Amino acid sequence: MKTIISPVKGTRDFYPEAMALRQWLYGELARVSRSFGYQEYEGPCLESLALYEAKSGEELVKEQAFCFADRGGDQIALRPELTPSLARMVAARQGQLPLPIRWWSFGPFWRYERPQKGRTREFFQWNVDLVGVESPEADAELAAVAATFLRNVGLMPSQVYLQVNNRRLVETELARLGVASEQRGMVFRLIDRRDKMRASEWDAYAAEQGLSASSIRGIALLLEDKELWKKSEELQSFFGAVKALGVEEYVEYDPTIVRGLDYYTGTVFEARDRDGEFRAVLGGGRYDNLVGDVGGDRLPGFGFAMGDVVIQLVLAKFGRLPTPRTASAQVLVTTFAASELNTSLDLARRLREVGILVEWYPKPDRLPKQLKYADQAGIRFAVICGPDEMARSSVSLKDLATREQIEMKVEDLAVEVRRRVLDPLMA
RNA sequence: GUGGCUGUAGCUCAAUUGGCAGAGCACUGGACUGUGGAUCCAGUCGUUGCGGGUUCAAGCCCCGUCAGCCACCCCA
Repeated sequence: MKTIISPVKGTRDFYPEAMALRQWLYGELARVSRSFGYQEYEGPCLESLALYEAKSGEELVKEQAFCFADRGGDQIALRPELTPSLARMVAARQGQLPLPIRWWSFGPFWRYERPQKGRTREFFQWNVDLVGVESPEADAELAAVAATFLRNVGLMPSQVYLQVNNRRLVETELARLGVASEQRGMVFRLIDRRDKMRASEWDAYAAEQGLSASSIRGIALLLEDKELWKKSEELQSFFGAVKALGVEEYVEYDPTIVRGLDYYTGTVFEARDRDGEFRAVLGGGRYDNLVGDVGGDRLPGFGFAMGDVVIQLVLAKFGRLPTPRTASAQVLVTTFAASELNTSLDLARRLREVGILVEWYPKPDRLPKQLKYADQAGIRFAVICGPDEMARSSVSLKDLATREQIEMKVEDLAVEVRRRVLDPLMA
């Protein structure tokens, strides 16, 4: 066996079928984003490593960033997330950009992690951010964008839903339990692990972290209190807005959701499948200070991101992955003889001139083989021009789906094909 | 970074205690010389991921290495 250079670990090849699926996903994201008035933007895939040192967590930069020195010796990173680029772009035009900013994006990101189910080193991510508004209703809009997407792609609330919490609420409750403020980060991580451990293990682990038995008991109670949100005016307003936005069946309070990232300050959410089979489908939250760390004035915002990998796993599980048509063309122009190659090229040109997608069969194989190729390529129509047709200055058009074949003058071909291709019953 | 499982034809997988590397699908050709998805027949396809070791003999056992998958960590 020949040795094929293997692809870079954690990357995926997008063969045409996979590419069609990615394009379908892109179309769905674009549709829902635009319907809420968000504008598409894009940042560079290369950024200086310093940008992430300013904005992102230690772990993300030191452990997960793909970075290298360029020829001039500057430290460059392949972007592991978009938010710092957004912050930079907003800061550079602060004062010029009318607020609020509603921007969305879908592009590639890289993280140097061990690939496994639902996680690759190169992935595509949908980012949606609302900057310059600080209100529970703004938070709810982002939840609605996410939920509407889930609904649009056919995922039911019984299958996938948003879990919501508020960090300010959690902090208040922790303070009431006597947890010191410098322990909060550790406790957030602890909360994050609650459902990954057995209760006894979790208790022991919590004690190891230096929490008192009464604090641990208090935290455990917090995590089971599904009514806790009523203590938060923010969350009360949030859920009211969610209802007005018509997505309440997708959105639930969940006291165990805190999110790992340090910069979240208020409401946070993530979407998961109800069975808990997969990792989070999407996640996001409110940040108080988007651009401060990159040199701008304080600007609050809310953003979430969704990777393309987990959502595809979830869609596949629930039978909601479409099978997009991957036909290379609408018409195949067959080639009868080596001496008639230009006849085929001329027919193909005539069809392209009226907007038909045309593929040309490049050599005079036996006709069955050419028709079989059209079949496999998903091409519905075949144009055939052999000696019989040529003697009459005509061509034959065969519909592979109905097996119907008609002969017509060469001049009439383009119009006839166009009529059939445009016919909705033919689609 | 830590641990587990798996690498055999283009694809999916067989191969008994170590004993001649096989099948289905796909592909190519033919039956059928200008009419496709069916059927039948025939044919091509391998340094068993790579390197070393044990053995008369290794796809199988041992060591290393690479790759893939899964879990931990973290996160989309």
